[in-house]
Amino acid sequence: MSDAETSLSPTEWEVMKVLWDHGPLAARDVFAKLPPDADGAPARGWAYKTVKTLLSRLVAKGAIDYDQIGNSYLYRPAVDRDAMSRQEVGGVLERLTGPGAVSGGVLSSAIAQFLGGAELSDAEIDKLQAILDRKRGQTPDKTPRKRGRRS
Amino acid sequence: MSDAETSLSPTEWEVMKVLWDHGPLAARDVFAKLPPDADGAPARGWAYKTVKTLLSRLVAKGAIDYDQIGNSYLYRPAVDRDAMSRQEVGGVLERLTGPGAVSGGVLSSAIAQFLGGAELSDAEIDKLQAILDRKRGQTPDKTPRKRGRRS
DNA sequence: GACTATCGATTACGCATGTAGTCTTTTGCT
DNA sequence: AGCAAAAGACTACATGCGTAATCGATAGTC
Repeated sequence: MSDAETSLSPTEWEVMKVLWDHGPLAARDVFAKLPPDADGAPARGWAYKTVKTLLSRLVAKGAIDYDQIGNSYLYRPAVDRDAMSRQEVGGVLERLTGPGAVSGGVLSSAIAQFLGGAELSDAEIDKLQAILDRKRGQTPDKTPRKRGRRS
Repeated sequence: MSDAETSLSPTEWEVMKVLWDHGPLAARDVFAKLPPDADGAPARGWAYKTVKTLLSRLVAKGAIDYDQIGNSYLYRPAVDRDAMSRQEVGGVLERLTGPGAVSGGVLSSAIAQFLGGAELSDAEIDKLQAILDRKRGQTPDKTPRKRGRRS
């Protein structure tokens, strides 16, 4: 179980974030909680109907679920946010490199960009550095190119 | 110049990678260099025509350029791979968090996944750790949530 | 009890994408 | 010179996505 197949579009992510952040909500409230867009328009600038459509599609693809309350629905996430994030990130990884994890150079500059744009607490930084430490030394030797530094 | 607007679809990335990796190529050769897909089918399982279409679309969106050699074209990348990667990564970042770089927890677990899947040289690791070090201490206090660990 | 504000369901529609096929021209071979 | 092979151009078509509007049922209001 657990559709490993679900994938979210950018707009769908927007809706999911609202549901993940603020528990179960009715369509109205999802709409209300949507952040303003760049131009300051509320609800990302979408019409209420648009949100309804997105909610329906999310139900259809199994990303959210609902309980009927009276005549309306109370929507709640049906997929794990972390799992979705991992999948998303994994997807980019694959697009950028290839089916088998490739070239550091290309990747690390992307990751650097990633890190630069992120707001991280010291604790998070610790965690990430620990991961990096663990990777250190496992240098892939498959690219005997311009080594120079080492040991 | 330099369309900051170009964005590549997954299949388009596949073609771009071939062009970035092996210099200018004719359609035939791009086709030939495409990696086999999961099922072992060559050229990612695409028909040659499909590759032609992708090349045309890439030319149309300015991602590649070509020189005419006799009756055929020699295609070459017209956009920077790193820039594309950064854009791609930036996009995920935004989808996962929000327009303004948000919550560490969600983000860092995604980044962790990113790092876990990457093959990095020690030099790259150094670079990334340096970036992290620089971020350390600039802890955003906006999330006075469940702190608990630390000094 | 009648009318209106909502709700969810269904339909719409243009653009992007994945995946090709057909058409026309060019060119290389014989 | 003639013809088949190959190249690029144009066309095709289903699906997904962004962005809604319309439609029929319901429920709350006066």
